[in-house]
Amino acid sequence: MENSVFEPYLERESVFKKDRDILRPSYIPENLPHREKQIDQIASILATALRGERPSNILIFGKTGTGKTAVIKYMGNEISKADERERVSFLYMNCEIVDTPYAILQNIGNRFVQDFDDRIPFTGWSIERVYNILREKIDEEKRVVIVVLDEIDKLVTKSGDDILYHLSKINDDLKKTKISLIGISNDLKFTEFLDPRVKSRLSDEKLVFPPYNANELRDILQQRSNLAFENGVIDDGVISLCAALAAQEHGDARRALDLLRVAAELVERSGSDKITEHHVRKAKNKIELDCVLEATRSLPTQSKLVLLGIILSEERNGTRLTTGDVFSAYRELARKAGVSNLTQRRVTDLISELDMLGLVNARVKSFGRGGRTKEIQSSVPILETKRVLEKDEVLKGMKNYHLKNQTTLLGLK
DNA sequence: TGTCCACTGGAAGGGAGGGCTT
DNA sequence: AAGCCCTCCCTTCCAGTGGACA
Repeated sequence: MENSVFEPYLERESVFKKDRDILRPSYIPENLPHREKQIDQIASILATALRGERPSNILIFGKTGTGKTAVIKYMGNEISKADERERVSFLYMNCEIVDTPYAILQNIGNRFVQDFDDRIPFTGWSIERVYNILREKIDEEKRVVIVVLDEIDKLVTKSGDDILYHLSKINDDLKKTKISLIGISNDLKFTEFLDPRVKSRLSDEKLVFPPYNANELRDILQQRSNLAFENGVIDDGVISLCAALAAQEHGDARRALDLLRVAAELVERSGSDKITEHHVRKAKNKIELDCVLEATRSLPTQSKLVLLGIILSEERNGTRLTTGDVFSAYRELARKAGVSNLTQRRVTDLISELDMLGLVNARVKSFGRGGRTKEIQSSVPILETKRVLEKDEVLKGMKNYHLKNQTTLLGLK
């Protein structure tokens, strides 16, 4: 073992005290600074559950990294601590992962199935059947069930509000048990897309989590870094810098913690023992690049072809592309790759998806007689993105490929 | 003022693929 | 095996449109 390749890394003293997970967004600390008010408010609503009554439904709004999920999970822990008679069930679900009506009902239902053989299969049944089993199982004992639907807006855009309609109405069908819903959303306007009945039932209580300011972020980082690091590992100013950078990004505490964690990991890898502002700046670049490249890597093949089409057209024509330009570039690439090519309608949707992921910018613009179309621009680092795209099995042959010549509407201007 | 371009983006529906039930 | 379910990805069809130009 003495010559193990891991040795220098194992022996090296870590800047982390024990657990680097403390700096991960999923870690729930014992207290959440600057969210006392929200916690108190939610506690006052949910206390009803401990008395065996149904609490009001709650809708929680706030941008990413404002502590919504952390607060709710914290409340879940607190409830199970206080719930001596075990009458309250707390279910947390992220609708980005559990993203279909079927999956949600199946998930809730299986929580109340004792026997493994009775479990609801992850597919195959009709929704109605899943709903009936769920209703039956959940009503076997008297209890209060709190169902948290995180990123509930994702659910509505994907599958509509039918499922929310049924869930919010389920109490009418229950005799012993009471269910209350907590919805968490990034998007303040998402209730506009809801059926008015669902909307009013869902939002008995509304809470908004404001973004953290730089001072608040500093407190959060200070608390976590005391837990995570040995004394004296952090240079003065590191925490303030992380806080300031994250405050610029609409007060995203997740971002602040990521900065600190990645900076620490960089330090650890380089073998030095002090985190400086320099490392934070390096961490910022690393995070941004990693984010983009990871999003690119995990794209389906057809989307990768569209993205590559955009990049290659830009190299040829400059940066102002229309849907038509992108589509013809895409078609050329798809043919070259030997992949079936999609219709323009579908490619439009893929472009919009790339726009939502932030990999490209697409704005609808009218060019008068030139027609009305999207103006598309990539917003990824060209070299690195190409390298990632070329790793895809199907896009392998696209290395150093240039599109055939072609004049375009905007390319001429 | 009206025309007309190059799309946009909604709606509906097909069909493949996961699976369960009988 | 046949018949059903749900979900995902995609096609087809099409009414609607912002604004430069005649």
